Amino acid sequence: MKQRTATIQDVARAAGVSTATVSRTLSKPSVVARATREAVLGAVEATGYRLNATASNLRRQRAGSVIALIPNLANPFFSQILAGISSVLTKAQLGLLVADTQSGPDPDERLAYYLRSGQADGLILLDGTLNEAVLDVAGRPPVLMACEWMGSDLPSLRVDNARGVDMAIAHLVQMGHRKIGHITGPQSNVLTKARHDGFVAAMMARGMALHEDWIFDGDFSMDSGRAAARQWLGLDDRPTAVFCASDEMAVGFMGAAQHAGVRVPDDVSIIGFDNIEMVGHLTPALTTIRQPRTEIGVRAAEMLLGMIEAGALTGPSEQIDVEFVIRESVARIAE
Amino acid sequence: MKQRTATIQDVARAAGVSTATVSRTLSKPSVVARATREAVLGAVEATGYRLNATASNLRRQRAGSVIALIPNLANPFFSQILAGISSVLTKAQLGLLVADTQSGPDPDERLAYYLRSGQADGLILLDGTLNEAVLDVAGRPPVLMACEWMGSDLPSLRVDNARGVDMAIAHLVQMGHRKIGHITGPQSNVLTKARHDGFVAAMMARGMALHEDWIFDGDFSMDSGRAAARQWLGLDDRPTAVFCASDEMAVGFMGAAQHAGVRVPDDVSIIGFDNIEMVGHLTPALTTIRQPRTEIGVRAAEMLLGMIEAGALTGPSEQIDVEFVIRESVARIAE
DNA sequence: ATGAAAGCGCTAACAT
DNA sequence: ATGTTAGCGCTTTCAT
Repeated sequence: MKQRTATIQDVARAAGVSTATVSRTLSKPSVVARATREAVLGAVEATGYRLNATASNLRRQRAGSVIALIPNLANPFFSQILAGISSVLTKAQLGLLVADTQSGPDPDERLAYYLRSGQADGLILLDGTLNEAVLDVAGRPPVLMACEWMGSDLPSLRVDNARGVDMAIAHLVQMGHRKIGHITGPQSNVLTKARHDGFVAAMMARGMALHEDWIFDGDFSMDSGRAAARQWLGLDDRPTAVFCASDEMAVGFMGAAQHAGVRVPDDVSIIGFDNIEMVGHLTPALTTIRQPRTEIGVRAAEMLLGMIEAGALTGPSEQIDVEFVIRESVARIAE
Repeated sequence: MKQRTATIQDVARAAGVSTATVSRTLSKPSVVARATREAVLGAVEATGYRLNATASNLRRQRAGSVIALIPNLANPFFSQILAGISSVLTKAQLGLLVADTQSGPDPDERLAYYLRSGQADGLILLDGTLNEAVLDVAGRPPVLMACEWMGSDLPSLRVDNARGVDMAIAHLVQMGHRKIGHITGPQSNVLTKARHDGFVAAMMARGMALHEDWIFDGDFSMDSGRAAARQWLGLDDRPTAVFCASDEMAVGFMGAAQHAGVRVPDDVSIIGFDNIEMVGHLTPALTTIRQPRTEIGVRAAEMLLGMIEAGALTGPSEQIDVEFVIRESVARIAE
């Protein structure tokens, strides 16, 4: 029984008013007379009318949705951020489109496509590896960076990475560690740079030695943490503590170390970054730097919404604070 | 420099043809003369024209996107499925809208809304708690269930839960376990029922006792696994093995047990369900039942696409096989 | 092979 | 307070 869905015309006819009145009743109820309003609402009910979003969007010259560009959808780190974004957009009657930048051949190309496609009223960029030059598109919608980004002055929401790293190193030093290693993120990533720079700065500030052998190349994944552990195991002079640029790498490192019979934290202390949910359930529970992911999503969406409503391509930037969560993966070292 | 983006009219003018020809050139290039086609393509290039998806969709009476309804976006379990869905939809030129069913007040209401909204050409349901009656909507788009669902004959993609559970119990029995407990998912969930029923059937089939005390109520979360562990610790007669309806609960259970000084698997064996990435990095690595998540997403999207293209509300159902992954969290018990 | 023209369903001036 | 009307940008008959 395929019955064509009712249009605004059907409602207007049923209520004995014009389509304009129906439209008004639905968008600005206060401007129509009470009796009319009730008639229209009754007709809406009777006909089962639903606004056709496509037509409405076309007429209003908007897309009705926001796109979140995520480096890798399969990475659970982003799911909570998405949830935060979603909650804000839903209230604002905007859809949330998600797209994976790294899944196709050319990530920059994906971004360029979405900027021109008119499919979105705004973009939230969660991928710090994209090329900034791509943003130079005439008539593009507002874009909010919800990640570190090469010295750009685009509106952005950043996390205070340097401070997070500094707290971690300070804690390790206070616990007596002098030999501290670092597992980095992937090369091209801005987060990698921010955390690595923070690491170097924090170490220098405390007059600590930086060993090249103690910097392990990772890519944020558990597997790369595991690989780093193997490297660490092969070292003659091992750092007594390792600061990982992501919790996932910390999990991989810890698992591999434990499987090799190394005790954590007795034989090696570990600190992660992110505070993904599971690390509190590990044995030992991981000491890490917490990023408030839901809040990041919420603020990012709110900031973008502000730009959309203002019709502006620029807007303020913000920084979100991190929190140092001390659990059980760092041991005190005898001085 | 805000320059209005070019419309099909601009292209037509620049190429000296009608808008119809431009439209044809772009959608069915084979029906226009070669010379015309080249002129049009040149004009597209020159004007920087991009198809306005909203207008196109309105005219073609479609939405241009698919909605994935997810119980909880913050749950990383779904991110990989989304990635699979996204990869298929992108190729088909369809957007992926995601919505959280459990975030609002009334999940069924959300579903009902999307069914009527016309915002999507199809829906993929990943939430097994929704009320089937809600689907009875005239003129709704095709829906694919990518989860267990009350005895419905809607097109669906299911995972062979019963078989997965049976393999798990068979393994435990073979390893000498006779006292086996189970941590369930949330009450209303169909997955919970499927796995619990599978558990009961597998136990009965092997003539094993079912203790009420050994069934722990969970909700798939790590915290509920932790709570189950505390309950387990308080038991006089403890099961020697616990089958968890989700990996997350297994993680929570294992962490809490270990923190209480219980050795895994020596003192208690644990099996999970899902094979989320991290469980291979735990100590001990978790034995579990693998669900191919990316593949689930891919197949679900492909099946839905089939229905959309056929303009059908019904279609075939499929079952995806699971795989039993033996790692280190089950010990052999002396008979 | 191409063009003319009629809308898809809606909203927002503008007029009353 | 309400109605009239003119499109938003596109696709698709139906002619030619």
